[in-house]
Amino acid sequence: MTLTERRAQLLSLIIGEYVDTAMPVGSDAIVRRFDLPFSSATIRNEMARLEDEGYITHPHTSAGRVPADKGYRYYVEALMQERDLPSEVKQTIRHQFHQAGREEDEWVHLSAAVLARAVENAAVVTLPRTPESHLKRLELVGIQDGAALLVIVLQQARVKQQVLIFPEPMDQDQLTAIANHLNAAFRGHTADEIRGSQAQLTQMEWHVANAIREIMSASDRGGYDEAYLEGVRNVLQKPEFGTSDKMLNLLEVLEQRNLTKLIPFREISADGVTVMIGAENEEDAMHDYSVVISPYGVPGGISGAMAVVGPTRMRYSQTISTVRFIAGLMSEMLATYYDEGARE
Amino acid sequence: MTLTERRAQLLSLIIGEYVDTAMPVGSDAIVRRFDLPFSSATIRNEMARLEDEGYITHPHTSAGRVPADKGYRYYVEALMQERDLPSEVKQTIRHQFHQAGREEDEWVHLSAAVLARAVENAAVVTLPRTPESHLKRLELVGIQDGAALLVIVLQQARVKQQVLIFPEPMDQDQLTAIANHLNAAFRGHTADEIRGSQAQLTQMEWHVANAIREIMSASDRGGYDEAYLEGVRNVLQKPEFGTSDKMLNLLEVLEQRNLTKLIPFREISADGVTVMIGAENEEDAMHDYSVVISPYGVPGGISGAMAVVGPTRMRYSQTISTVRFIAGLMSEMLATYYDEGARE
DNA sequence: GTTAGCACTCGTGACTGGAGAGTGCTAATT
DNA sequence: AATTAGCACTCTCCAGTCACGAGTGCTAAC
Repeated sequence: MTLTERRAQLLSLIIGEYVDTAMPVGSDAIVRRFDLPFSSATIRNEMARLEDEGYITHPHTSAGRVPADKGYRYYVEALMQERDLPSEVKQTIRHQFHQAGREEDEWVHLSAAVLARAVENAAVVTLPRTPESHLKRLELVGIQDGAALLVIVLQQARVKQQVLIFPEPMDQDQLTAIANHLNAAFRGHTADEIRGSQAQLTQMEWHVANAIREIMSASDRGGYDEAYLEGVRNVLQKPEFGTSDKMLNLLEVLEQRNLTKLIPFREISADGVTVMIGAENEEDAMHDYSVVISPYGVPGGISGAMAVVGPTRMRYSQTISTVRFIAGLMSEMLATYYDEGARE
Repeated sequence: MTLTERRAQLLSLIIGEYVDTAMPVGSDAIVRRFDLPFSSATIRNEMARLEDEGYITHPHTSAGRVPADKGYRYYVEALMQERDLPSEVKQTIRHQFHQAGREEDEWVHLSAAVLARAVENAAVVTLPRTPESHLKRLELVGIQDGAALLVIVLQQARVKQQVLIFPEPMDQDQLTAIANHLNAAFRGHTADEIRGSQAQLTQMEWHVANAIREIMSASDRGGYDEAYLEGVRNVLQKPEFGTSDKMLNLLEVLEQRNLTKLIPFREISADGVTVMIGAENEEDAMHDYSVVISPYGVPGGISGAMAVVGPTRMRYSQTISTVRFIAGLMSEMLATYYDEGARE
């Protein structure tokens, strides 16, 4: 299934040209553009073969060739050389990154924006999650007679909060007592463990413990649910969207925030960047798009995923390098703050 | 500057028809559609007068009439009757609302989505903010030798968090001691007050207090900065976007999350819904859109703003009612959890 | 294996003419 | 004085036609 040297070269040129111009590339054009030592007729023959084998196609008889999914796939697999990002680009990205804010949400959001800008496509970054959360500390702060704010800290610096309504008025001392007791009882425990020993609590404590358990389970289940999407406009600006209904189709898919369903995070190979091209995507609506995905974080520990979404006509090499680089940065940041030693 | 009864009626019909169909409305069409007791010629005369006075326009000679900004303005001001939402609609909205989640962010986000769906346009809802935040409680949780998670609770159940790096290793006891001391010293204080008495602290305490002060100031300054935007697709689907560059223009404006600059939140009259029509918007890019804005929350206390953005061709009456209703719901929710009594 | 040559195919853009919708004006009607 | 019928006029929209150019695929010669 491997191509002759010359055909591979040609495929590479076609892809390069098409990615740049978004226009079908003709035999003549390519010969002139690259000063090939063959005539356009030869190229036509070669193109015909490439087409037979499914690497490129024809929008219609008298148009040039356009890479097919299989062509891109071959390119990504065998032809493309992934080169390191130029160091000034890296520098720029690092710089944008270090403006990251205080809160986790904020810098995940920022990373999506940075990635989207760098690759000129849409980017999705999920919040990182931990395999199973352990309670680290909880706090109850009264805000009204029958209501208190429950703040819980999970390991690896995740903070969750919820307003809790009590069936009867509680003062701050009572709340503090409950918090102290629960802190002592449940420190380091998982949701399941809490469920196990919940029975021995007073009614009020039980009420609080229940809320904690629910929040923790939701967080464990939740995982990739929440993700930031940025740069939709980058994609929509591309020339393939001459007609506006295509834009709407894509928007329809992307705007339902349920990105996780859309983008095959489960395909992520633990160790690097994965590329899904066109029809390789499960979702029908994504058949004209490619997705470049990478996990980030500490393997086996806190981790998340990030992806770039764009038309199949995409600068794969550059995109892959960028995703790899930014995923690396994110991993570093996570490791710095929340490394395994901090699990306690 | 007031119109004759008949002309006002006519304007109303034209707007109604145009809002429904998105097509210029002709004299003949309107006579037949509504069985008017006049001939189309009479209507034409009246239309000509309305046009002279700037209430409607002409895309070109032989097209029907289209309402102008001034026409919409007159309609909103004088013609439109704002009727209460049908109770089943209210019910649906209430229902969607009560699925709101645990965290403040989450239900602000949800409200934007609900609003966008209800009015079939884009919706922006800012996070609510308080006039000046008071510290309620702080917590330090060690996560690594030289790092701790600082969690602070402000009044009205706002929780902020940040990872803090210490110049030297600290154990949990030291952290707890610092937290206790600062809790005692600063409870109920504002950022400025903290700055005032910061001098008397130990070095480590000072470090922590500084971080707190910064977070609080940022929160006080921040305010409307953060907002949720939903339903862009609703707008883009409208027939006025036959051509895709108009879509991109709008997206360009909306996607820069800096919604606050875009939408004149400062125009909000404290007590109700404000409408900005077409060129009344400051931003040039918004000259073809209308914005319906309302504050929500507790006047003088915690509050935010919400807005609907859509083409000037908009169901003003329904939109205004919906915004009013949802703003009311949000206010209720805020009041329930965080009313003045909870200020402590 | 490569190339020149050529007929053929399609999409694109410019131009045309007719149909339809709507206007604005004038003169007649109420 | 207000309303209406009538009509010429304007402009968009659409379908059809045409020529052009880019590109292909095939054949025959190198």
